[in-house]
Amino acid sequence: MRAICTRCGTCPIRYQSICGALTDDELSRLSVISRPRVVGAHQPIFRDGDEAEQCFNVISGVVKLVKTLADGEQHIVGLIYPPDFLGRPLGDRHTYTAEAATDVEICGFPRGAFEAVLEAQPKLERKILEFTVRELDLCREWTLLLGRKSSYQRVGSFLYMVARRTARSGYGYRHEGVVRFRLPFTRAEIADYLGLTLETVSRQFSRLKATHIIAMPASRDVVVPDMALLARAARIDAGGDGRYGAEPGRRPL
Amino acid sequence: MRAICTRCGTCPIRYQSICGALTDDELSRLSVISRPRVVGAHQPIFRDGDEAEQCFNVISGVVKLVKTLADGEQHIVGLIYPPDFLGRPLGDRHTYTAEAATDVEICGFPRGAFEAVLEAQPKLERKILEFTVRELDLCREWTLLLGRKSSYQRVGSFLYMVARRTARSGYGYRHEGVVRFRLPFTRAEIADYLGLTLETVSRQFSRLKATHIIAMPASRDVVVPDMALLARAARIDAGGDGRYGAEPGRRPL
DNA sequence: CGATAACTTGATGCCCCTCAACATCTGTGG
DNA sequence: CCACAGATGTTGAGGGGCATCAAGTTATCG
Repeated sequence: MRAICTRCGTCPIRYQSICGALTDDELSRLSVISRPRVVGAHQPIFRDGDEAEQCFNVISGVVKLVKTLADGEQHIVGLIYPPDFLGRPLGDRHTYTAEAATDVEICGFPRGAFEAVLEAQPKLERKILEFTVRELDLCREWTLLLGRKSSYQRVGSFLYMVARRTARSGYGYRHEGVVRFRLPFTRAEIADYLGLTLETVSRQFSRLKATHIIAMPASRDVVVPDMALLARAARIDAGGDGRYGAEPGRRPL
Repeated sequence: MRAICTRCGTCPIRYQSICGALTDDELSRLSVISRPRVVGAHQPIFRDGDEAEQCFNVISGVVKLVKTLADGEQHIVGLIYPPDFLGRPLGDRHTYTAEAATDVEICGFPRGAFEAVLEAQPKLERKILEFTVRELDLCREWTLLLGRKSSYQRVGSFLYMVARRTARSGYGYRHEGVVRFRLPFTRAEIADYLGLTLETVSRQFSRLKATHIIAMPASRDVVVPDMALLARAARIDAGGDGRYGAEPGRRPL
């Protein structure tokens, strides 16, 4: 099984993902059951209500977590960037649909075999707990955004978040403080994530451009000359990772 | 250390909490380090940014998780009912303030000792992961509410959620299908949880009373004659635990 | 029983949704 | 290369839901 070991050896998220908890030897047990795969943009990875047969490491690209209401309305409840973990580590059924927002490389682990490895490797389970706790933190931050921010601040916060996560996962560019990245989302998708309509999202993009907080050479290309300015517009405390501060007032327009 | 064993032996959440993963013998190791304590209503349990010195089982009462913005505005990012787990199981600092909404019985575990027990008892860590995953599910459901529901549906969903969680934790009354419980929150707190103002919350209570979906003998006492009706008003699918369905249209008023 | 907090209800204004028209981008086939 | 169609994005006009401001009522507690 030489090829398999090599596979993990060249994995770009070898040390950042949950696999970072394992030594090379320990990892080989996981690599035996892993199923790397490429999923094309807009293809589903699993669906809400499906049996949770696999869980995944996201190696590259972006995955959106979607809940669909009966009337067809969609809401995006989360975004997964590398090197994050995707799916239900334990148990039963998925509670949302996971869909590739871009072309995505994922590494799948069949449930039964994965749980067996977990049993034998408490360090791995610990890592999954860490990732889940962080995900929960992000989700709670997001409820704050949805509960308390204006549309302008929401779009600003969104761009700030995407900029940071894009950079951390190795894409996008940073040149003398200027951050540049490509949005892998339509206006409608952004709206579904922010609890707004696509028209409102578009208008707030225009406002951010008008105030020179961002520039957009093309409708999906974003340039942020000063991240701190963007953070201020979005009412994000520059210090933390989405902690709030400064800027009093609810709807500063 | 007979007294300590007895203490856990009479614990009302012995089998529902994370401790349910352990045999009596295994539990004794935890009981040695546990610090049961009563916290009065409106008292903080820990604060945003504090070092996470302890985590807790919530034995009775309700705990609210609060983030405070710089301008003093508050947002409630979660509610913890028995037999849930409270605090950061791993690592560093709290990311929100935990405050007793009612008088609360909690069982504290000092971090260092707790992690040692975790190390020795993978089953316990597994249980914590389960609880965290469930918490994450609830949080994602909540983002859907904040992103997509009208004020009327939000208040309805809130009452539905409180009714169920109150019942499950052993309080409240259920008599021939009629559910009855006491709200441990002010209108302002409910507003902070739902991303609304207290006036709007009050108005939606009035509307729910006017349509006879609920009755309120006193401003904190709620009677729900038919939970299914409430669920429909709140646009909650009766089948699941907060899954959505039926009722098309975004703002049915 | 007086003081304060909690709650209710009304009037007004604004943010964002809705509906609509138009512009721009993308890809396909003649 | 251009024509064309469909998807995506932008901008405007109008209306409604919720915030804001304000006043009055009820509950809570020393």
